[in-house]
Parts: sequence; structure tokens; C-alpha cells
Amino acid sequence: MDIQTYQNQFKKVIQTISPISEELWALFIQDFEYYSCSKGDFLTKEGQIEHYLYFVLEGAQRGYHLYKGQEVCIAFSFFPSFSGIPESFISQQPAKYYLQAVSDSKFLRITHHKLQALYEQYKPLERLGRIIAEQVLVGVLERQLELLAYTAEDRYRRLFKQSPHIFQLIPQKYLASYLGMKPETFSRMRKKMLP
Amino acid sequence: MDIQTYQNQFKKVIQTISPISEELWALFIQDFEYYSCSKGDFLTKEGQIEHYLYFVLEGAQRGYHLYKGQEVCIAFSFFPSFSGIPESFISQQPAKYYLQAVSDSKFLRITHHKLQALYEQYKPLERLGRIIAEQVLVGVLERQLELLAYTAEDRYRRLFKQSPHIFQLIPQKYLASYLGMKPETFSRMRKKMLP
DNA sequence: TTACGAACTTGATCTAGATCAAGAGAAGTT
DNA sequence: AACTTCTCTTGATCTAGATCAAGTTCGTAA
Repeated sequence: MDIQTYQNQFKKVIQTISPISEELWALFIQDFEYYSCSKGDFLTKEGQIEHYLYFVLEGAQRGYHLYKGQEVCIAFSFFPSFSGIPESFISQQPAKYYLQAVSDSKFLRITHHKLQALYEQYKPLERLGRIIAEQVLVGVLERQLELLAYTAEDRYRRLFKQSPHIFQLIPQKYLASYLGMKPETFSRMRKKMLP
Repeated sequence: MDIQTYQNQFKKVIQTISPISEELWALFIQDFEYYSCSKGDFLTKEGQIEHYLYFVLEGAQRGYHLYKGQEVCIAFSFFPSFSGIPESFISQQPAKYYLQAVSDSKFLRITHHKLQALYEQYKPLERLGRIIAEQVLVGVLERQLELLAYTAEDRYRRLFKQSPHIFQLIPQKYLASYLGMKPETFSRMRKKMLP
């Protein structure tokens, strides 16, 4: 697919979040660059500052934290959602985790610096940024509730019900750690639920 | 303390988040009303839509979810922070949990409707809203990482280190559920750590 | 001040899920 | 195609934390 097609996909997503004028869109998209990487590549590593906000065009990514030698998957991203390490991007402090491509990936991305400049200048973009932050917040609060209140089995069931496609895209060992359980436990749940 | 003093405390907090002009502050604060409630009162219950964003002047509050008959504390709030049920306030969908005063409490609060009107009209307030949403998001992502990666004991230690004052303000059984453990386990950790 | 219920503590068990171990598939590389 | 290296499955234990139970202490209220 060519850049124009990708930009139009991104435009559709933005327009559903918070509509902006054609002129402003033109200015906005101008500050995004195309970026691609291969399976296994790191977009950002622990200790680095996240300079980019990504919009995913193709592929899947995972954010994971290293704790006592164990990888803990925090989040996944794929089309049509944003990616990056939000804490680090927002605060411009060193990231606490890794962002890695799970498969070959393509993005549109903007630097923190350029995005701040756009926020300064254009109220509709400030609004867009607010609404995106709010939506991400709602999603994370939802997930926090799941982690606190639900058993491993309930979390498995909910993921399976709400995002069955994810089981095709992401290796089980990553999904397991995302749900806060070991791969062995995940495998046993799978056996128990499916047949 | 009188309203004027409370408003000034609130003003200081707002100015550190994102400075606004005197004139705009005057318009902004005009849309807040004073509200107080007693220990045990509910600010919002499950199933209701959260109409208010609160700024806490005095007292402590807890948000909790009811799951299979068990109370699960999601968050606490006290001066000088915001309170309310963010998911419901943002999305204007029914709340998934309860917000209750842990002690007699005082607030300044604004309705969702009035806040949206302010966002529409004034860019600096749109910006303020964005930055608040971003800051809350950073905090929640931090907590999510703790819940996923750390053991009960690590979570206890971190809470004790980072917010020792909370141990005076909030009953242990609530703190226990906030950390994702039972009161008995919390009590045993306490015994183990302190002496 | 006493009295009653709620909040903590402590001990004795139980269990969901972790860990350890070993084999079976998949997938990537030469 | 054969080789190496991951990923997934399955079984046998082990353990952190839950549950159950019985005090003890604290707080609010008459």
C-alpha cells in the first residue's frame, strides 16, 4: 500500500476521535513521518526517552517490563491504534520498559517536540490530544480493574471474548504474561476452555 | 476554613499543572460549587453516571468495585488531588464502581456539562484538561505495572515507602484490597516489616 | 462509662497457580 | 531436507496467599 492510502486510513481514525478541518489535517499530517521495522526490532528500550508517538499501520507490537529477570507484557498495539510508551512520551522521562515489534511493522509517527508545537498553535489539536489521552485513560482504568478484581481464569475468558483476534496475532507466552500468568497456566486454561 | 481560602488552595494546584490568566481563573472557578459530605456517604454509586469532577479540600475517599460479593478498592483520593469516577465522567456511561467518603469530606466540584462548555470556549482550559488527563494516565500506568509485575510483598513495601501517610488515613482492610491481598495477609506483612 | 459492632491479629488449613522437568511441535537458518 | 532453536503441552510437585476460625483491640454511640 502507498503512503497516501495509509494517510487516509489514519485520517479516518482521527476524524472519528475529534474532527478537524481539511487545512488543519494537512498541517497535522505534514509533521508525521513514515517508519517501518522488522519483527524483533526495538522501537524503544528501557532507560531511553520515548521521542515518538506512533500510529500503527501494519504489524503488532508489545510493551514489556523486565522484573527480576522476567518479562512482563504491559500492552499490545496494532492497526488502527496508537503505539509508543505513553508514560515516557508524556513525561519525557526514561522509559521503564521495552517496545518491540512482534511482527514486521509500519507506522506513521510524530516527535514529541512537533506535537507540542502543534498543541501550542491549534486549539482543535489540543482538543484531539485531550480526547486521545482521555480515551487511553478509560482503557487503562478498565484493565486495572480486571487485574485487581478478576481471577486468572476470568481474565482469560474476558480476553478471549473481547479480543479473539489477538490469539492469532500474539504468541501465547506474551499473552500469558499480559494476563499475569505463566505460559503453562495459559496452556492449561486453553485446553480447559476450548473443546 | 472559608471558601476563599479553599479556592486559593485549588488555584495554586491548577497553576502548577498549567498556568492560566487571572481573568480565566475567575471564569473557571465560578463554575465550581462547594460540596461536603459525611463519612460513609456515597458520592456516586455503581450504575449511576458520574456528573462531577471533584477537587478534594478535606477528607479521604475510596473508589471500589463489587465483584462476586467482594469489595475491591481501585483508588483513593485526598487533598490536593482530584476525585470522582474518571471512566464514567469521561465517557458519561454508567459507573462500574462506588465512590465513598472514608472520612468527612469537603470538595469543589464542577459538572461535566459546564466543564465541556469551558473546554469549547477557552484553549488554555482545553490544555489544562489535556495535561490533567495525561498526568492521571501516567499514574494509572505506573500502578498497572505494579499490579502485573510485583508480588504482594513488593507492592506492600512500595506503598509503605511512597505513601506512608496513607496508613494513617485509610483503614487497613481497604489498603489490603487496594494492593490486591486479603486483610489477613496485609496484617502479616505489617508484622513482618515493622519491628 | 459501659456496651456493641467493626476492625485488626494470629493460628491452622487449603488451593490456585508457580515451578520444575521433559517431550512434542513449529519456525527459522544453512 | 536436516539442524537448531524457540514455543507449546503435559505431568509432578511446591508455595504464596486465601480461607476458615477464634480471639483481641478499637471506635462510636448511648
